[in-house]
Amino acid sequence: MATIIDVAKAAGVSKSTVSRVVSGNGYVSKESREKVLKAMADTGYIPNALARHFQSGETKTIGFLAQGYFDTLGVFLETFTQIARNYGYFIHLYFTGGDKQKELDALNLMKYKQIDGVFILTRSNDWETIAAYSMYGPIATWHRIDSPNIYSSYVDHYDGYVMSLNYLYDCGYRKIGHILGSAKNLNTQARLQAIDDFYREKKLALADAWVSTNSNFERSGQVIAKQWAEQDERCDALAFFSDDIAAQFMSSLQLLGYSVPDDVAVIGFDNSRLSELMHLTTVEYSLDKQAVNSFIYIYNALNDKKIPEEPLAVRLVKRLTVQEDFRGHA
Amino acid sequence: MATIIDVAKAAGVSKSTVSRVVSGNGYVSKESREKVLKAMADTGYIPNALARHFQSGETKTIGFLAQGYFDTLGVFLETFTQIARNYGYFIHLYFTGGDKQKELDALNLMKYKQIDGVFILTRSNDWETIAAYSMYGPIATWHRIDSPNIYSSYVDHYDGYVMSLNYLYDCGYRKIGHILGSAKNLNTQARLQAIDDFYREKKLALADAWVSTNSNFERSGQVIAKQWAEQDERCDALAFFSDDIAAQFMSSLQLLGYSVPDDVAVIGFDNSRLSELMHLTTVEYSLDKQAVNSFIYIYNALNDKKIPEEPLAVRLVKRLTVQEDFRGHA
DNA sequence: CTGTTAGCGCATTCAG
DNA sequence: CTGAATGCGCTAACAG
Repeated sequence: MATIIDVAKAAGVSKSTVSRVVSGNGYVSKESREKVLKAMADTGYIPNALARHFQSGETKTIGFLAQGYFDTLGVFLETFTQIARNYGYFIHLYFTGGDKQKELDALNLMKYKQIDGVFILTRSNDWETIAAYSMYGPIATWHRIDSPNIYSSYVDHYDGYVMSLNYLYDCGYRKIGHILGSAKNLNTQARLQAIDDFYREKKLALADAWVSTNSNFERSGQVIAKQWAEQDERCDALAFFSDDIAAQFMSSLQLLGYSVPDDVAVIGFDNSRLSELMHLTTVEYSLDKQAVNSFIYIYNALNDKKIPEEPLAVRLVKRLTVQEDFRGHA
Repeated sequence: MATIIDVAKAAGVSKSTVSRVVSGNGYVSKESREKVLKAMADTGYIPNALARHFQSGETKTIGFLAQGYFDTLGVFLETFTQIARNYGYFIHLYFTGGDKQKELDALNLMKYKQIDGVFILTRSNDWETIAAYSMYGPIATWHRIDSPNIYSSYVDHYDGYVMSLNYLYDCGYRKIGHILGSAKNLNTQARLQAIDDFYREKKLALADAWVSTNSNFERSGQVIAKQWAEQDERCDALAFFSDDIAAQFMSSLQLLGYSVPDDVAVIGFDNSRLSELMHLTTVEYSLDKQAVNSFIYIYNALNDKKIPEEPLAVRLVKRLTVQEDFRGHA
């Protein structure tokens, strides 16, 4: 394996000069540059990335942290990896499986100089605990949180949810059920607010509404299907905080002998690939741009740059799980 | 940031001794070890991974290469990442987007000492082209290929496919359509052989069978749905080489106004999460173990070990897209 | 514009 | 058992 010294000898210059042409830093005369270039080709020289990293103290690598695989992870991972490569960064992947210690281990890698920064897709520890690690490198997430030390490329779910509800209302639905995620989640709180405002504006009785929070566990779709089927007065429509859970719900409902949208309308959230396959009406909120913005934040922090972020937008994706001319069940 | 020298000073020993206790190589007296351990704790010493990598010439990182995201990737990635961590390796992720050059760039990282080995989930270049890079480090894939330089943790799809076909036959289906992947793929060839043997054994007229190869493009599920609907004499059942395409097919069929399994039975292959959600009868063939075996191969090659691989198995997963008592369409 | 020099932090000789 | 010395490959400061 040829090193910088071999090239220097072959070109008849010093290794500093070779280093200069390789890295592009500093002035090099045309003749020297050409001699070096030729010597590099002759010797088949390849800069040793390990040595460069060691020298610079940077790994040009960003950790991507998640508990485990789920549908949305794919989109995110793909976009994030893409943009990172464009800026010369690599992605190191970690699945914690929900293990707090493993998550901390991953965060610790910033201390150990194995990664330069971290993006968190799904976490296990408290945000406070995580935030403490920001002293070792930038941390970003797409979750909506409020911390001075963790960047959040969130989208306010309030607007998207109001959009969903108005759409259901305009289609004729009045008995709407709301399936929400973790009660502590800021987006859940935004949804709660949206529900409040919506019922007030439409002068509907909020007390009658079925609102289910913390439906973000493994099999919650199944559970909700069962609950819905056992209701005395069933909802006409269900608005979900996630396509994934909505898909589980529809899947389970089918087994119970009901069908969507004939027996109940369903609207999801995410516009995941799953939703496309299952014809699920949903809300798209530029996941990809959230990934981009998170990366840009990390990149800016690491390189002292100020690349601007991308604007985010919310959009309703109409498919087949909501009837546009619903006039009430017989 | 404390270095090995700081620890040495604090402990009153040389840095060699510190190195010895940290790495565990060589003899160190009990007293020295304790002094060092205390000094490490006092100074908050953390070995610099960059320096160690530089020193050893290893990155303890394996590249995971794919064109882009798809359902099965999730399972694979999760298992692969898991086992890698257990053996002290990290996963570097690359999406090529089908770009041949980007794939080569990723392979080149082995030369550049940025990764120690590579696992390929979906490729863009010819296997021959890829095999040339095995001189820089071990390469493994789950694809069924025959190359002395690339390890393959494949499962012979022959058995699984015969299992599918026999199941359909036993349920009463006679007009079976076969949707296969790339004609060059060895598994496709195994399926073709399975079809041949099956029709011969059951004394069915092979000439009548609908066999569609190269159905592995972006929207092939939609195309097949259309073709099926336009057939003069429609198949009773369709056997797919992949859950993903089968799911697309069912999804499209629904839009065309047909239903599964009433109008046509469908059997997939992979037992992906998607198949579970869509109640798709399918074949499971221990994807996770393929991931494990691929990693083990890479690990063994890198560390000159001989850890044994895991045995693979094939299993039919009965769900709702095949009627068990099918007696022919009216 | 270019060569010389001095480390980056660690593991590994080699003596003792 | 331990310390001193050496070098991995590269970059950056400095002096020309």
